[in-house]
Amino acid sequence: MGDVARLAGVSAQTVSRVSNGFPGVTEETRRQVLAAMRELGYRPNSAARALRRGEFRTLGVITFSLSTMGNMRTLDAIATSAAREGYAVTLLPVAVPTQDEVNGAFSRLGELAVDAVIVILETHLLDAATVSLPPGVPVVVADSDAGDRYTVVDTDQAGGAREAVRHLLDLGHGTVWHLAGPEDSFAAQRRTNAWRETLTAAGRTPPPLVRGDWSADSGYRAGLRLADEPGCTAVFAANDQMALGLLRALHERGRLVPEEVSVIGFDDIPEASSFLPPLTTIHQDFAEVGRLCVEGVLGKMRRETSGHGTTLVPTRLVRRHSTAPPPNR
Amino acid sequence: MGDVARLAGVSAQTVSRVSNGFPGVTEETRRQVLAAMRELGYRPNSAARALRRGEFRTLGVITFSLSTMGNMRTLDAIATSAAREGYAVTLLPVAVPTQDEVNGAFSRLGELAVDAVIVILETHLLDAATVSLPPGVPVVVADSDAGDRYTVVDTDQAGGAREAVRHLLDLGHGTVWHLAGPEDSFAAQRRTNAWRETLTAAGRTPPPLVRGDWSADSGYRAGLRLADEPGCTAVFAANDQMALGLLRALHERGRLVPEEVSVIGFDDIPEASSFLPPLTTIHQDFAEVGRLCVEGVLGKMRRETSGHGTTLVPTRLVRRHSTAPPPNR
DNA sequence: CCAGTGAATGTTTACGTAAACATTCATTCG
DNA sequence: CGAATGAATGTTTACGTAAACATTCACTGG
Repeated sequence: MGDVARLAGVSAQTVSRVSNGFPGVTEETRRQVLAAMRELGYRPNSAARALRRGEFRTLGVITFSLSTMGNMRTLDAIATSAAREGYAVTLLPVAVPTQDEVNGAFSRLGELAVDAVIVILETHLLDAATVSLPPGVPVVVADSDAGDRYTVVDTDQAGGAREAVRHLLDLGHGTVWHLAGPEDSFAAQRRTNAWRETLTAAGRTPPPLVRGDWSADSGYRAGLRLADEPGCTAVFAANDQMALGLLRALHERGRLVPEEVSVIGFDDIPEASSFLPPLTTIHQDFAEVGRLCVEGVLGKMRRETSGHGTTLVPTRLVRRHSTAPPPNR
Repeated sequence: MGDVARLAGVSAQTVSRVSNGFPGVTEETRRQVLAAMRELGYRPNSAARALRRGEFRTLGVITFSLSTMGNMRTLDAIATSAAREGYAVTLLPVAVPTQDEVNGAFSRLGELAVDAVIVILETHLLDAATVSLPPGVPVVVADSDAGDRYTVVDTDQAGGAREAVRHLLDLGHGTVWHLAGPEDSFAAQRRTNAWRETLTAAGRTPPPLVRGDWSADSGYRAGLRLADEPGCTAVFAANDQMALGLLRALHERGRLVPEEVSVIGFDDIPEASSFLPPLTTIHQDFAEVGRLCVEGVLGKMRRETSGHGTTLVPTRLVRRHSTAPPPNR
């Protein structure tokens, strides 16, 4: 900065003013400074800036390393929204979803150049971890409950699951089987609970729960079992990948979809419309979740908002061709 | 730091030594300093550290916002490898793949707290952009040619495509159709070129090219056309998503896979094994690409390596059930 | 027993920037 | 015509850290 100032024949402060677009600089002076900057290839040093200003203009995102599609898309939306606000996004990958790893990520975070944190993580791992967060750092949690302890932004998991089950009941199915996600996922839990409640509220008996691990393979294995259940005419899979595996298993067992068995997914991944048959599913607005996460932490940083609470992003039923009325008996 | 020093009854420099794990501090003193740190909730200020040390321990990654699966997985591997080396990863999303956007990302980068840059981007967009990169910042490019101008790490696209075509020819198919990716993608180009060359080298005539845009939908539309080609018994799709759409189109048109038509994909996405039928495809090692990218920039930063060149990560044929010998005529 | 040695710790300084305050100087107005 | 005004620019300082150098002091060997 000093070199630029010398070359332009001004003081360093004037260079600073130009570099920050502050008023009170003659057009003439500004041009000279800009010319000097270009000639010397000047770049403001962001470390010095951050030190001086006390902020990094950077958001940290903690998430699992080999994460799900949905998390990736949320991350993508976060990065885009943050960029629009002039913030960069720093990734804090957690290799394995264990408490130790999460604690490690949070303690690294303590030393990290970050103004706020967005967490995309299962709540139970979060509980013990947050203690090591530097106090005063705004946090928003995606994909979790804990609205009483943190600010949470999430898809309306329960609403979506309810919509899925209702759709199948409305088509005339006596009950709806459920291919659930892993036990330790809160999103999976909420979908499962909503499934059970909707069924019970409609006076139906929930069939035994079938559990997968989000992967298409686990959906396939579960599907093999479900194909042999004679009374099974409708299945609500907790995500599209498992629905894909389910579809394959039913096909291999000669069970027609949707004529004999209806299948509905959750997420609406881009490929869902190309499944065989095209999958009816619950659309999640990941972009909106990401946007609201960024809005949330920025609001906290500007002290506009405070306190906790949960913001729910609505889902949408996408009707395609994997659901139909049950076969006549 | 001063407060900690005062509380521990030592100088700030000793606090610094403890905080950096330097030798030459009595165990007794160290304990006292650590206790003071804990009591005051001291966190080293990373801006000041970066300013003092001249490095941020952060890698920048430039990539498209709504990116492909593969890019996401590469990013994931980069973040993991970087974390292992003590580096954080900052994302520089490019909203739209236009020259303007890329230029914008690069100029934001100039002010960003980043020691090196990994670019996951099509080369033609890169060419005009790099000029604005601060000189001396190590760059590694993934998923691109340009080995003469940058250090490049990439999947062996040509090798993979060759393997795919050979596999189909070995099964006895007279020729292989190709469902290509978008024209402006270099990965797609290389796969297409290798397809053509392998066919020509084997003395076969390449059928007309069918083009998609990586999406399952475009694969579906292309598949509708291919289903009506009487001579078409084998198709090499440039990625698994398009293969999925292709599978659906062929199914709808009553063309059996693999009995009548063989289909091979590229990528080996986790879902590929659950397609109908499970997809034979070319496995890409995204994790290795990411790892090598990080290794590349770190090597450059330590001045161990320099100059350009391309590192190719080998692919692997994964045989599943979407390919078979052609039907007897 | 004293000079010499080296480990432990302290002091000074600079990293690049921007806020706060100070100065200059042309203009305006009574 | 001189004081007052305010825009343009300059000077000083502090942000938190760590490298370089300085000091202290206990201990060793001659």
